Amino acid sequence: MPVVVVESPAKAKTINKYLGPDYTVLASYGHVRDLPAKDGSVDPDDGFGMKWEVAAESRKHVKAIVEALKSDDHLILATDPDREGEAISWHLQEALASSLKKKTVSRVTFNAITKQAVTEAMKTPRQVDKPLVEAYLARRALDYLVGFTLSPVLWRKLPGAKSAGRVQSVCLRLIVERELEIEAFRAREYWTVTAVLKTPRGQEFEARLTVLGGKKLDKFDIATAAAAELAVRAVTSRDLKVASVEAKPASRNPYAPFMTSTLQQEASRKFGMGAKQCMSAAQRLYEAGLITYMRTDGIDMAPEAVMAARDEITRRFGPTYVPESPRMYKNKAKNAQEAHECIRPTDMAAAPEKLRFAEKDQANLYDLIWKRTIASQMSAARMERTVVDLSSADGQVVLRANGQVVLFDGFLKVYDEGRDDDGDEEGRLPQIMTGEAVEKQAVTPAQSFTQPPPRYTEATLVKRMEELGIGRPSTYASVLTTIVEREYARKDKNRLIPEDKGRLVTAFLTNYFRRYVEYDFTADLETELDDVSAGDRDYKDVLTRFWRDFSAAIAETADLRIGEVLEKIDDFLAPHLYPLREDGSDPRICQTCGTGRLHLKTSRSGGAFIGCGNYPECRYTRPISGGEDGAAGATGCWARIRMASRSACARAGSGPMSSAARRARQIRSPTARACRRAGHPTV
DNA sequence: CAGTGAGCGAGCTTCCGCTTGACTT
Repeated sequence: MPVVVVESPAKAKTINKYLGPDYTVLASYGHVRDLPAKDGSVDPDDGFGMKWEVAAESRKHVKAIVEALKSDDHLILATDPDREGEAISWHLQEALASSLKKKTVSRVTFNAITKQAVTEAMKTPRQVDKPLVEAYLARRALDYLVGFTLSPVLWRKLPGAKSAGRVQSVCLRLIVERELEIEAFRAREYWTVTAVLKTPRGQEFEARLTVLGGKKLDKFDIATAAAAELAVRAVTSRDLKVASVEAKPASRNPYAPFMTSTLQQEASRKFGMGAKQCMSAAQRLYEAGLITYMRTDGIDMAPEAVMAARDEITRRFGPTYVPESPRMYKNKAKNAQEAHECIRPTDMAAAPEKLRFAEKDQANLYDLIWKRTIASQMSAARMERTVVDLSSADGQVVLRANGQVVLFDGFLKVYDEGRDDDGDEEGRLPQIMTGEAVEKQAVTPAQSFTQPPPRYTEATLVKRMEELGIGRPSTYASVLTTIVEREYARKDKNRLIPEDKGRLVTAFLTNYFRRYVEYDFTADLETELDDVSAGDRDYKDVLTRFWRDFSAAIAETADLRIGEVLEKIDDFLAPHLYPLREDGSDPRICQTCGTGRLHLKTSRSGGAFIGCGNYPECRYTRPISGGEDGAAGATGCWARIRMASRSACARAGSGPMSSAARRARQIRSPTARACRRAGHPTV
C-alpha cells in the first residue's frame, strides 16, 4: 500500500477519495525543512554549503509519514509541479532517508485535482528532478544571503532600520517612488465645454466641444477661465447641425478566471478586503471543499470544470450564452509557474444563492469566484458604439456625442468588473439623422486639473509586484504585513503611504545597493534559474557570480560612518526634504537664525529630523515630511487646487441647469473626488 | 504624539516561500 505525500491536508483528503483505500495520503504541511534563521546557515566560503533543519512545527508531520512507511514500502511524492514543490519532494527524501532504506521512492505531478488527472499521473512516475531542485537551492541561498547580510548592515548604518530583502525592499521602493512622483507633481489646469442639446423630437443628449476655430482641440488648448468663456460664446452664437452619424459594432470578451493576485484585487475593489483578509476567507472556502486551491498563478481550468461551467450556463441562460468552443486561458507572466489551475468553484452547480456561509467575507468571496468563473466561459458581449458630430455652418465649431448600446449582454449578465475610474458612463443616444438641426439647452464650461498618480492600495501594489515578477501567490499578503510592521509604510484608508524610515531605507539601498533593488533584479535572476533547471548552468556558478558583486558592495559600506551615510541620503532626498520656498530664498538655509545650513539628522531612538547646522546656538528642528509652513510642498499645492476647484464649481453652478447638465458637471470636475479616492491629503 | 543632534558597545533584531496551528472563557 503506497504512501502518497502532498502539500496540504485538504488536498490529501480529496486525493484519498480519488485513489481509494489502497493508498495512504498524507500532507507535508509545507517545506518540512528550512535554513535556521541565524548566522552561518549558508557558507559562501565553503561552496555555498547549506545547513538544513526540520522545523519544530514539521516534526509531527514527518513522524506521521515515517509511521506510515513502517507498513508500506513505496513512497510517492506528489507535491506541487513547480520549483518549490520539487524542493519539498527533495526535502522529504532527505529528511526521511533513514526510513527509506529498501523502499522505492517515486515522484508524480498533476496540474489539476480531478480524478482523471490524478489517476493518469500515477501511471507516469519519475525521479526527483535534480536540476529543478538546484534552481531552488540557488533561490533559497540567495534570499538568505541578501536578507541576512543586508539587514545587519542597515542596523549598523541606519538607526531605526530593521530589515531588507530581495522582495520587501523592491516593494518598499515602489511605494516610496510613487510618493516622490506625487510630491513632484504639479497640477495643470484645463477646461472642457459641454453642451446639453435637444433633437427635433425633443430628446436631450450631451456633446462635448472638440473643434474650435476650425482646429481640433487638444487637452490643454483651453487653459483658462477666460478662454473657456470665449469657447462657450463661440458655441452659443452658432447654430448646430448633425454633420455625421457613425455606428460601429464592438465586442467585449470576459475576463480570465481568478488567480491569487486578481482575486485579491477584485476583493479589494468590490468589498474593500485586505490581502490577508481575502486569503483567510479563501482558505476557509478551500478547506470546506467549495473552491480549488487559492494560492496559484495559473488561470487555466480543468476540462471537466469547463464542461460543467458550459452546462451550467446553458441551463441558466440558454445556449446563446455559450460560445461555440470553450475559452482557453494562459498566464503570460514571465515567471508564472502555473502549478495549479485557476481559483474556481469545485462544483459549478453550487450557485452562491444555494449555499449558506458562516461569514459574510466567505459569502462575498464565493459569490465573486462563482460569477467570475461562469462569466469566463460565456459569450462575448456585443455593443454598438455611436459617434455623432455636430457642426456649425462655418465649420468653426464641432461638438461630439458618444453613445454605446449593449446589443447582447453575454457575460455581462453575470459579471462586470467594476471600473477604477469614474469614466464616462455612456448611454444610448437618441435617434438622430445627418442634416438635422439641434437646439442648445445649456453650454457649460468645466474646469479640470491633471491628477497625480494615485498612491498604491494593497491590491494595486500586488498587481505591480506581479508584473515585475516579485513575490509569489503565497507571499503577496505577508510582504505587505512586513513593510507595515517594520514601520516602513503605513496604511491609511486602504492606501500605502511611506514613513520617513521607509524613505531612508530606500534612499540607502538605492545608493549603496542599487542592483539589488532594481525592478528587474528578480526577473534576471529567474532567467538564470531557468538555465539551472534546464541543466544548462551550475547553480553554484549563479551563486558565485552573485556573491562576487554583492559581497564587494557590502565591503564598500564597511568603513562608512553613520554621518557619511546620512549626508548621502540627505543629498538624495533633498528635493523632498527642502522644497522650494515661495519667497525664493534658499530652502537649505535655516529661517530661524538666517545663516545655518539645514541637515538631516537621526535621534537616539532612530527617528529622523531636519536640524540647523548652527546647533547648539540655533536649536531649530522640524520633522522631515510635511515641509515648512508656507513652503510650496505637496500639501500647499493641494490646498490651492482645492480652492480653485471649489470656485469653479460655484461659477459653473450659477443659473438654471438641466439634470443632464448637472450630471455633466459632476463628471467633468472630478478633482475632489479623485483626491479622496487616491488618499491624498485633504485640507 | 512630541521631540529629536557624538561615540562607545552590551545584546537584540533579519530573508523568501511552502503550509496550517490555536490552553485558558
